[in-house]
Order: sequence, then C-alpha cells, then structure tokens
Amino acid sequence: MEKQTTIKDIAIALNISTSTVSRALRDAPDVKAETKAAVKALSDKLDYQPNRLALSLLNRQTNTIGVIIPNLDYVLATMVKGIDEVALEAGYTVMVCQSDESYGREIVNTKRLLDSLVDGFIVSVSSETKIFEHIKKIQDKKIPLVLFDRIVNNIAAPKIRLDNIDGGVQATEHLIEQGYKKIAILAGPENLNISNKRMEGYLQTLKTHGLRADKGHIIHCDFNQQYAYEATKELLASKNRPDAIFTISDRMAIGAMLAIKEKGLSMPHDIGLVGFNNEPIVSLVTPAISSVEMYAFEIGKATARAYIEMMSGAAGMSDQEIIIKPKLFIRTSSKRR
Amino acid sequence: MEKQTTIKDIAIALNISTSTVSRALRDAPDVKAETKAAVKALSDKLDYQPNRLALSLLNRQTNTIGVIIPNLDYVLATMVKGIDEVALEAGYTVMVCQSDESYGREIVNTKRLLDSLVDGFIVSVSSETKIFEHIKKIQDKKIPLVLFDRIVNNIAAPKIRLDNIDGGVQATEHLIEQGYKKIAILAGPENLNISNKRMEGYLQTLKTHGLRADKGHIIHCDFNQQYAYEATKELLASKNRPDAIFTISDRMAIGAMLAIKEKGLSMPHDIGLVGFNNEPIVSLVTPAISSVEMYAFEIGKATARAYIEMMSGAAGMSDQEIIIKPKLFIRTSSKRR
DNA sequence: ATAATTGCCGATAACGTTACCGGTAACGCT
DNA sequence: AGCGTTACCGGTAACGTTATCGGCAATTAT
Repeated sequence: MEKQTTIKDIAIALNISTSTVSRALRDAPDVKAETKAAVKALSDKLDYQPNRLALSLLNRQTNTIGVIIPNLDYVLATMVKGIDEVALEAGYTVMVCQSDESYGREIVNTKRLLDSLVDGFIVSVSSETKIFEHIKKIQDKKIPLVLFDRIVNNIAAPKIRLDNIDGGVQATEHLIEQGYKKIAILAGPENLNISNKRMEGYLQTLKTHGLRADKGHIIHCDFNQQYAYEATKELLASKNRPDAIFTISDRMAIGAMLAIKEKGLSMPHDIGLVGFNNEPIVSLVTPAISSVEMYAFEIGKATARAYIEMMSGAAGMSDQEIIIKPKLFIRTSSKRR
Repeated sequence: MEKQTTIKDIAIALNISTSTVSRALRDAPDVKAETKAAVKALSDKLDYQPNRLALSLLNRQTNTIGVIIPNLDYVLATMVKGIDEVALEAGYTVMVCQSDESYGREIVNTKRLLDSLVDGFIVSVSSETKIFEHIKKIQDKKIPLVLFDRIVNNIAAPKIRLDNIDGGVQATEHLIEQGYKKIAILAGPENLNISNKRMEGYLQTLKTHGLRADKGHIIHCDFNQQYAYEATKELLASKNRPDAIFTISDRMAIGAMLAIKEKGLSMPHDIGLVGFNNEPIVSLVTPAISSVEMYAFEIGKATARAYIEMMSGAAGMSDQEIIIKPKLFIRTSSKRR
C-alpha cells in the first residue's frame, strides 16, 4: 500500500533525469560507468522494482497468460503445473481461472481477463459449454489462443490433446486380449468430446474383433464416483451382465470397483476393470486398477510451449495439433492371463 | 493483439472530448442525456472495455489478489475454489501461483507478484520454507497479507486455519473409545506445523487417558502414499505392533491401508485406521476410511472474506485468527464396537 | 584550425484513463 | 441591463516507464 520506489525517486536523489536512470538500469551503452554504478547502488538500496503496469501499458503487452480451466481435479492440476513450469521459465506469468464446469462462469472469466490483463489465452472448455462465441471473440480481437485437453473442433487454433481414441483402443484391446467378451463402458456426459473419443476407440476395437456392444453396456454418467457406483450396480444386476468395465476416468473406476466388491465379485476373475488417467490412487487400492496414462504434465508443458511459439510469431501455427499418445498401465484389476 | 477500442476512438468518432466520454460511461450527472446515449451506443457497438492497466496505474490498485500455495492437491485446490468464489463475487481477480513445495520458487513467485501486479497476498507457505524474510518483506511494504492453512506463527497477520490439535484429539479419542490401545501416528515432515499440531492433539489425548506413546509408533514421513505404505509395513513388522494407526492425511491412510491388507490383517478388527482431510476417495475404498473433515472450502471462503475485510480498512484485523473446527467422520475402518 | 564523430545526458511524447479546474452558453432574477 | 446560476463540455495533469530526438562538450579526423 505504501508507494513503491520509482525511477523518479532515484532520479531526484541523484539529481539526474529519469531517462538516464532508466538507461542505467537497463545497462544501455551510453551511460557513464560511474553514473550506472550510482544508480544501481541506490536502486538496490531502495529495493526498486519496475512497475509492470506502466510497462505493460506502454508496450501493450502484459507477459501474462490467461489459463481458463473447468476445474482443478488431479488431471487438470497436473496440466496446470506443466504450463506453469514452462511459462515461468520463459518469463511469463500465469493467471488461472476456474470456470467450475459452468458455461456462465467461463464467459465471465474470459471477459474479465480480456480487458487488457493478459495478452493470450490457454483454454480448456467446461463440460457445460456448447456455444463457443466467447472463444471466437478472443480470436476476433486477434488475441493468441491455444486450446488443450478439452478442445473445440471448429475453431482454428493450436490444439494440444491426448489421442483419446487410441486410449480407448488400448484399454479395450487389452481387455479383449485377456479374454473378456462382454465389455461395458462408463462414459462421461454426452457432449464431452474427450469422453466420446475414448468411447469411439472402444467401439472401433469391438468392431475390429467382431464383437458388438450391447446397448445397455454403454452408460453415460457424470464425472463422479457416486454416479459411477450406482451405474455399476445397475450394470451388475442386469440380465446381460458384462464381464469387464472400461471407465473413462479413475474416479469412476473406483466407484465401479466399490460396486463390484459389494456384489461379491472378484477382479480380475469375474470382472475386468480398466480406468483412465493413471492417478496415483489406482496403484494403491486393492486390486490395483489398470489405467491409461495420459501424460497430463507433458500435455501441460507442450501447451505452454505451443503458446510461446505462437507468441514469437511462428507462422503456420494456427491449425497445428499436437497429439500425445497415451499408454495403458496394466495392473491386477484386468490381468487374468 | 489488435489494438483495443479506447475512449479516444469513441471521442473522435463522436467529435467530443475524452473527458465527456469518460463521464458518459460512468453515468456522471453533468452529461446531456442524448450525449450519454450516443456514447453508450457506440461503445457497445465497438465492444469497448476499459483498460484495466491504465486504471490500475492511475488508482494505484489492481483489484487482484496474489495467492501463493505450495501445490494443488485436493485440499488446497478446494481451498482455492473457496477463495475464488468469494473473491470473484467481490470483484477481485485471483492470481494463483504454486511454489511446488519449494522455498526458492516461493520467493520467486512472491517477488514476481510484488512488482505492482497485485495489491495484496493470500499465502500458504511451502513445507520447505523455514525462513520467512520474503513474507516479512510483503509486510514491510505495507501490503495486505492473509495467511491460511499452513500459517506462520511469528508473523502478525490475519490467519485462517483448522484447529489441527482438535483434529488430532478427535481422531485419537475415537480410537481409544473403540478400544484400541496401541495407537501409532503417521505424521508429515518434522517442520510442518499442521502435522505437528495434529500430533500434539494425538499426544495430549493419549496422556489424558493414561496411555503412553511408544517412540517407535511416531513416524515422520513425506506427504506421500508410497512412504506411508513402506512406513506402515515396518510398523506392522515391529515387535510392538500397533493396533491402530492415525495418519495425518488421507493419501497416507490409503498407503497404510494397502500395507495392512497385504499383511492379511483386517480392519477394523485387527487394526483401526483414521485418516485426515475426508477426501471423497475415503468413502469409496473398502473398508471405507474414517477421516477428519477439515472444511477446506469453508476455510478458503473465510480466508477471502478476511482479506476483503482487511482491504476495506477494518481495524484490528492484524492478529485476528479464525479457527475452523474439524469433524471426524466415522466409517468402517475404525468402528469395531 | 575546422569539421566530424563520440560520449553522455535531458526533454518530450506516448500508453489509456480519470480528477480537477475552467470555460461557454442559456436561462432566470432583480 | 446586469448579475448569478445552471447545464454541459474541454483541457490539462497525472500514474511509471521507455523510445526518440536533440543538444552539448570533448575527442578525433581532415
């Protein structure tokens, strides 16, 4: 709250002009060595720090990245960590705003950051978002934009995401290989792209192996353990009981596991289970749950790098799509051979 | 990247002065109604948004809160959510920086936000931080500061935290009541205040009931499932095997659970287990783990409220300490009566 | 010796906004 | 007619910083 020391304070104290102080601090060539020394000594003593607001106003850039994410669950927090690491290294400041999976909050956050606080955006859209006018508005203003994880297809921007189809393929392929025949899937909300892609991989793989997905074996439910638990209970009570379940998140896998145990069924013998995300928790429950690693930290880092590259004016970035390959980690819950 | 519409653009287009535009936009009384209407119409059309940098520079305040936290685990992410909610409501923007449990990163983050980007701080220190000069520097500059969760004792600032001692008491009291006699504790790093306070509650309660803590039953380990798993394995193999374990986090509880199961012991019969944080996961594993709820979301909201109160110049805030009471949720892992 | 260069520094404008002061015209009052 | 009041608006300075230009003295080149 106290007024910060400014370049002017130093100038007055040393009886020179602010211009000279500014130059001295930036080590400009046309300043006498002793003047430089005096300025630097005093600026250290007064603990001078340049006012970033003034600089930003002048240069029309803030060196701040606005990151908009739907929540702070394990995966997104890890991605943010990756973004943070690379961005800080490159001298950017990161501003994280959660939309809390709400379309309205996402719009408010976008608007807020848009009034000259950031000079670019890194966005992962909320599961509720179906209209993308606010995202397009960013581009209309020619403000750099990178999309990651939960991307939007019909917007031309660098996109960094997991190969979700391949994740679904790997999980399903593995279950089939282990001899499971009736594989169910617990998917997320219907309009959630990442969920649909994982399911696409699942359906593809079934088809490749001449299997057909029972309609009742495809469940959409909220990204939530409780729903997964209940959905699994129903699945297990149905007449055409599945012998394996692929869930598109680990939280859901744990919900499913609970229902399976409650029913007195054993994994991997009676039921095979594969999750997604490879959260630390999956290797600590019993049985340990097989899960698809999505390299969230890497995705975060790649996202920040793409942003930086775009800022540095690299051409042809606008439709670049970086696709990270997932990898299935096989554990007890699905290994019966 | 395109230049934003400014007040000047509107002024020129309407052939009036910037002063008038400014007044019109702020609904000042001394502007003709039709001028106001024209200005507003054009500003809507051009999608004018005031430049916050210019305003901040002028008013010497940014309406931005710098939040510095050690990581983004479940508890802290929940707290940040609480801070976010209240702060946004009150018109503040929140800037979150993770120190990644590193003293160095914490200092860098503090310095970065200090150069006029925020006008106040909300801080939870990293587990590595033992020197608090960077925190004191904030106060030296008379910049508002609120501490939460992992607070620093010898700094005079509003503090919002859990009653960690009481959490330890509740957990231990419950285990004793259930008939457990040899209760071990898995604590965190030795200099971590929140861990030590929970342990203090544990020790107090043992004493109250005439029990003595075996030295070998007090384990310090990193906030990490893997370490907890190994520590528990050792505990269970020791000659004086405990009949209950209190862990100061749920992640550690799950690590402990894994070791207990591996040893073929049953909960709650052979071993009682109580965790801390009450993360959603604990009710989804088998057996469900008793855990101390710390109301992280509430702590976050209370923190933001304290910050706002302080900013509004309320006197006598400087040493206020808000202490949230925890509550033990009893589940299968420790209920044997 | 004169011209050109170099070394060093100061003044000014600009970034976008608002607070403050001052000014003009129209109106009403005595 | 002369005065004060009101309604409305413009000009200027300021926030902290740097880019640009120009200026002066001292040094070097011709």
